[in-house]
Amino acid sequence: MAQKPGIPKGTRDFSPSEVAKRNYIFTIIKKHFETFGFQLIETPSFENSETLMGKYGDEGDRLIFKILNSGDYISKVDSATYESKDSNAISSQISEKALRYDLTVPFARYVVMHQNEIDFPFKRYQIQPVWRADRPQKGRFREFYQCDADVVGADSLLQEVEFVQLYDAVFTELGLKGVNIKLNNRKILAGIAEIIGAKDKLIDFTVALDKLDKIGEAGIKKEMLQKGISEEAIAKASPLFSLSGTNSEQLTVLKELLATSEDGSKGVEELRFIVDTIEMLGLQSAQLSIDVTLARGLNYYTGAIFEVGAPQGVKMGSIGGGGRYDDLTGIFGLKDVSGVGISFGLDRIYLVLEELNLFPEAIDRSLEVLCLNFGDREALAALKLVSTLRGAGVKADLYPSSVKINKQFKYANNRNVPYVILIGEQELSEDSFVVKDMISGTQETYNLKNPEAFLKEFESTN
RNA sequence: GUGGUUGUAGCUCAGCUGGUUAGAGUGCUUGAUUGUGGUUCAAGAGGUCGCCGGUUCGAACCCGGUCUUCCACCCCA
Repeated sequence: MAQKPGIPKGTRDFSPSEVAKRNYIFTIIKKHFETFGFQLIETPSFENSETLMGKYGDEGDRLIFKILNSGDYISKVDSATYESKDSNAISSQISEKALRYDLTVPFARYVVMHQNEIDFPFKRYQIQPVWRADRPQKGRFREFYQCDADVVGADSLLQEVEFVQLYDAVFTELGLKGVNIKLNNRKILAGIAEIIGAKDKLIDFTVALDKLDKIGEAGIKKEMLQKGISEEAIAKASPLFSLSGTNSEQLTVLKELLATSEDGSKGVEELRFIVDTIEMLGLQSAQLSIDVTLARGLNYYTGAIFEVGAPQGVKMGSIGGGGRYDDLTGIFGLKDVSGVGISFGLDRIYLVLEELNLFPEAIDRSLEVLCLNFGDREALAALKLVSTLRGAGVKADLYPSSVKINKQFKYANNRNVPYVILIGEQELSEDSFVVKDMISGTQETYNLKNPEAFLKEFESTN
């Protein structure tokens, strides 16, 4: 019995035109990564569980795909654990490998393992799929690609500045105007928590604060109260809830608010440096804005936090994110190596470009010239011409069988082929070929002995 | 992981309160056109109504389960 074909939830097949569009994005990202001096590495699709577990918080652990051990794994579980029906306890005994959840933690592991062969500062980029056992939604998959660029071994804030420029360069070339690069600093969040006397509630406080634009001021106050943050503390923090104005104005307010916090003041200084430097250098199409409610990746970011939002009017979560993590390699035993990096969410960028119709028209032009097949003798001459065209780098093909011309034309039309070449009995006897421009509908005759004439014409219009 | 939502022709979707033979547009095939596509006209093919079970004389429609889609949480690219 034939089984019904299907693919797992949250995964996708990519057909030719989708792959072409995805490659278009990859190529642009890659190009800019390389012009910024990043080197490509790859890491395994799965890691030892202990490398991944505990690095993304409890929530993250839940979303890690675990790989079952080989062999008769269940017999090796001790009876007490087996009887306990405790999923976590059992899974640690029947699974010791897991699919990669992001590219940053494997990179940290890589740096520690290869520390003796790396020249620091090390700028690497990596474009590979990652897996999350999440419940899918629009722009949210269980298998998706991340495009990461990170620098390790450089404390300078100039790195942060560079990453803002990198975001700007990529999105500008993609034609995605007006992306908003949001910038925050973990030290500012820590400083605020310190000032309001809720240092121990930093995570709860920032997670709530992060939802400001979603549930509003009243909503986050309520959530903070529920998490055990005092009303007094919330009142102290309230200037943040309505923080507005230019980056510079916001920094002035923050500086005052955080004057008595060493951490907080440092964060303000760092932000000011980045903002001022970018101001002097200028951006092509993106805008950089401070957003104190930004609180992503708190489990490891220690300094700058980046997030890129889709342009206004596009309903999509963030299309990129990143930040500085001073001690990520620390957990693998390498102290005092600072890292900072950003990530592009390829799959989401794809959806945004698609929605805004920003892919170049000719992107899925997989064939530029199609020779029609009029029969054995004609096809032979056509194949000779096709070889010449291919030699000149033209994507050319000969229709494989001499079916009705009508059908062959229809095929060319569906494949979006801009030029169709006809070599029939008459052309063959005259040693010529006819080129039909499928867009204008006009036809022109060339000599078979001089295909360069057509090539010249072709080059000039493409 | 929690709550909801969706699934009917290759694709986009109609389908009344449960009632005979499940429709449209588009695409496909054939012909008008045996050497000219994208427009037009005519004819034709194409369906386990997601899957499994239940209720009923009778189920695309009601009920349960399951898978899938999308949405809100959680979290995140």
